[in-house]
Amino acid sequence: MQGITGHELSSRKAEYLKYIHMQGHVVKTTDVAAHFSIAPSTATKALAEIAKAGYIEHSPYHGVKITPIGTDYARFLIRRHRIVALVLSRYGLEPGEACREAKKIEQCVSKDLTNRMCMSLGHPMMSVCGEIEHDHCCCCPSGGPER
Amino acid sequence: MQGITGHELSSRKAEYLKYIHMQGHVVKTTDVAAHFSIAPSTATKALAEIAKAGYIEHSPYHGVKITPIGTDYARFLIRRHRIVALVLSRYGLEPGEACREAKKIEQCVSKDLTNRMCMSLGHPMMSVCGEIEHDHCCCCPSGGPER
DNA sequence: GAGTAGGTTTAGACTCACACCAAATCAGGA
DNA sequence: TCCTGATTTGGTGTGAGTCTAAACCTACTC
Repeated sequence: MQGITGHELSSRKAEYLKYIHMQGHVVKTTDVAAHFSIAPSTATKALAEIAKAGYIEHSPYHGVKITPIGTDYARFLIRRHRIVALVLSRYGLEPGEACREAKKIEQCVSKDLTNRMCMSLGHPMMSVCGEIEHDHCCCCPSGGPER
Repeated sequence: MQGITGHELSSRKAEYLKYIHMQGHVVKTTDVAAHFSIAPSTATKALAEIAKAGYIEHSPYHGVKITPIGTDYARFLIRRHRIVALVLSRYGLEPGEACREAKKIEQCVSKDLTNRMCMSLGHPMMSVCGEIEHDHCCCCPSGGPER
């Protein structure tokens, strides 16, 4: 997780990885295709590329499983999303809006900036769309918010 | 300016338009090419597309001139940049950093979100990288901050 | 155990944005 | 008028994402 910049995967692939992570089990090509309304062949290709990057393991015809590295990355993606959403909510956006707008912006936010905002916010535990986990947060190497 | 969403031009073309606006006079293809370190032919093509969208007027072999619509749009782009930078500066980023990070993020920020942040910040007159103009700000239809 | 239905992958192609090079074209000064 | 340098045109390439059609595999049924 130390090496993450936040730009390893394109925003689209990051979405796919987040989805796989959140399923918590082996995910089929069809699941991804259905969830994102894309053709199965498109999903296959994207999954192959994410696998090549090491974030998932792909057993042809049987689905994909997230790797430890993929899990770390997905957790970062989710943490980034929630921090960005939290920031937006401080500018008058309702939780739903903040979450939606965060989806559009987060892909441009580096890990470094995420950590800066996180720190400035005092390592909040809660965002507008879920909990924020800090256990693998590089700004809190000891396994939790510094505080 | 009412119709602006903030996504009319790709981020690259928006940069070109901003540059043209800031020059304040007729700009040559070569100027754009040199400033952005691209081939003149690339600049010609981009300029032709921006012209087709109505933001500049292109006199072949003589350069481009920004239109009133282009001016409105460029002013919005600059205002958006400065508001995003100002927001970032509130999370511990130095002016220079805030400005650099804003460059990466601003393209994903809609006009609507820009206005929300602007309003929430109390229509600030100053950002970390220049003044913020509100005279054509749609949240201040009367020609200036409501206040 | 063979056949088959349906999920999955492969192969080829398209679009869009951006970029380049080479060749053709134009404008303005000598 | 001619020529040089700026500009445009035309053709290509890359990368990301998408699709269709065809090939392929798995697992279930009989």
